[in-house]
Amino acid sequence: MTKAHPTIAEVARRAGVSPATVSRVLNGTARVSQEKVRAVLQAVEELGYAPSPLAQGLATGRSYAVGILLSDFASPFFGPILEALTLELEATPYRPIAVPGHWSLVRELEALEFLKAHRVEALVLLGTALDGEALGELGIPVLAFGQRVEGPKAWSLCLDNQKAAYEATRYLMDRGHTRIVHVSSHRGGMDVRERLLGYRKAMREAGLEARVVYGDLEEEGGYRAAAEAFRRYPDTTALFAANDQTAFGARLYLYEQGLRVPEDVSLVGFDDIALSAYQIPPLTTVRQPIQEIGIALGRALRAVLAGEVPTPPRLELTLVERASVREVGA
Amino acid sequence: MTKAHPTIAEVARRAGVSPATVSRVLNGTARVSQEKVRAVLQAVEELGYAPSPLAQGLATGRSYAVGILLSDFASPFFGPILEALTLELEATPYRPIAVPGHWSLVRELEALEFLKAHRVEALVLLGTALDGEALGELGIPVLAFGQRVEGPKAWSLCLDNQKAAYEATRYLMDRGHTRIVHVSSHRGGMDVRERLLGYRKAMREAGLEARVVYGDLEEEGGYRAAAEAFRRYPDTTALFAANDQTAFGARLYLYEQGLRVPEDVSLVGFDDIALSAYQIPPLTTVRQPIQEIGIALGRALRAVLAGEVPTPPRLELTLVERASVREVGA
DNA sequence: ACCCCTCTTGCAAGCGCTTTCAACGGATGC
DNA sequence: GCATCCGTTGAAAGCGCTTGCAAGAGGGGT
Repeated sequence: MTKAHPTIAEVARRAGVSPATVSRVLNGTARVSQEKVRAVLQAVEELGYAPSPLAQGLATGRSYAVGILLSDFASPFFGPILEALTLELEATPYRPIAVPGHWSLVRELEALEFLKAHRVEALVLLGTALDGEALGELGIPVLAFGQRVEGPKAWSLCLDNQKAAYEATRYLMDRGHTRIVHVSSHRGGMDVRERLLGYRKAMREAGLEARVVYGDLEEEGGYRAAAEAFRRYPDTTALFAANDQTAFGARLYLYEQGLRVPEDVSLVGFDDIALSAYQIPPLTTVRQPIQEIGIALGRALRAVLAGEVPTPPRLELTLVERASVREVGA
Repeated sequence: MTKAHPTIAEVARRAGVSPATVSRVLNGTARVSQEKVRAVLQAVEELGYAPSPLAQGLATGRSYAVGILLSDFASPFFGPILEALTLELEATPYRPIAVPGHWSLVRELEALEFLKAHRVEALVLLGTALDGEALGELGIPVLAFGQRVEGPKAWSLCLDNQKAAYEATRYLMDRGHTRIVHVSSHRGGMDVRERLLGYRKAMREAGLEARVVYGDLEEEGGYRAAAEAFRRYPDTTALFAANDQTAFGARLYLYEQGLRVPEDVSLVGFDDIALSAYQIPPLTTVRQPIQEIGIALGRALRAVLAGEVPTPPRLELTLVERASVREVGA
């Protein structure tokens, strides 16, 4: 029965050396004779010793922790990004500590305090509502996706949502659709607003009426928004949703109304979350390269922590054509 | 411009008291005169002081951290459980520190080491492959969902998967189905195996042939498993999937084969993840009360940490009837 | 035989906090 | 007026670790 948490002193005693030597062996911070190295390693092994990150952090002033603040663990979009990001961090000495803001600004601020207290060395923001205000005096690098952050140590991974939304709208128009509703949301960050802008631009250029309804970026809101869309614009032939979850909700509404997709109504989403390819019919949507985003964030994090300036990855939003859009009678 | 991280000593100096007094004020561990309290509070405010959890942890020997080991941040099943769990912990002094095992045993063991090193005061296992072996000497309470853990400080939240699977199978049989395939998986824990058992039992009792194929608990595997199912058993009229993601994958296969759900093939899932209600047709599935599970785990955690024995919550697996099953010709 | 270097090692301070213990001041009781 | 007691407070030790510094041990050169 080994003791729960042996200390460096016990290891030292057992190996017949000083704690300093143990530390040096474990961290490789100085030359130590062969025999002592062996003795220390053996003692470590026998005792099942693991240094306390708390004590190490205190002594070195470094935490090797990076904070990841995200909206919600349950999100099918941010969840996978987080997964890819943590995987990417695996091979580094840095450990992610992920905290959800639960879609609430005060919670996000609390979470921020928490991370600050834990002396994270960098911060990653995934779709939070935090802005420069709260982040100003942080003094650590801040990376963000899906929102813009500013400051000397800030770096945002921004894809061109407006362009992608513009193209998605054009895609529908090119297939003969003119009565296109966009399901946007007041929730969410800049990216959602940019999608709305892209949609508006495409409609304006084509001389078409912009028809916008609002959901909450989740299925339920998509359902309600679709209902509203058809109440206000009964002749609608296509729905362009600000994200896939919204599209799923809308899809259900259409199903319940006996409207077929794509025969009666075409549907385009945004994000291409894992399940979109498995919808019936498979959802045509703007693909955000989720895994690549996570990886890019991980790489950027490493670069930033190494004092470098991350090179912006070349990531594109691309429309993936599946089966939820049809050409309307010419 | 405030300093990044003022220490208790600076607060003390500014307030004209000793560090000990600051500590006492902040923790309420002893009586302190009104005026000093005020002075301390003001200094704290002005400096933006926040105690370092590292130092506190070192000094008190407590971390107030609980480890949550889960398979995957991207999981639409465990993600929401984690979300509910962290939300439930919000009001407590305890902070969750969630680490993914990425479906790999070695990673899970690494993650376990990490949590151990961080001196978590309790551990929650969400669908990991860890067993008593690795957990034996931990010395802290271990809670689990979806797997059984043993030991004096262990507590598992287990729902009766076998019974639920039995009933789901019966549900199909009651609607005239006799050629029912179960899509199980070698991946995953005890709960998946119990579902298989429940299915087998129902089939055996009815004198029907057990038809089992295997996926990976994700969509892709469900797709492939469905293909295999129809290759081996072309006359199948119903699919019972070990989880919803598997059902989604199978659903896509059916769609591509021109098999209608539920007209040609009935489909039943397991879990009732958020998106199941939004499938086309809405998926009939065995509901795991995801949110309640998260909450129950949170409560149990609090109980365990308070030295009590958690009362097992009354949680049931219930079949939710939606639209993916039909009655076959009598 | 002596001196100087280099390599290895231990000592001790210090990271930021808590907590025990003792001391202090004033109020009380005689 | 003196002993006593209580409530407040600060000094100091200690949590487990790292690291600058200096000492000791050899080894080689002269």
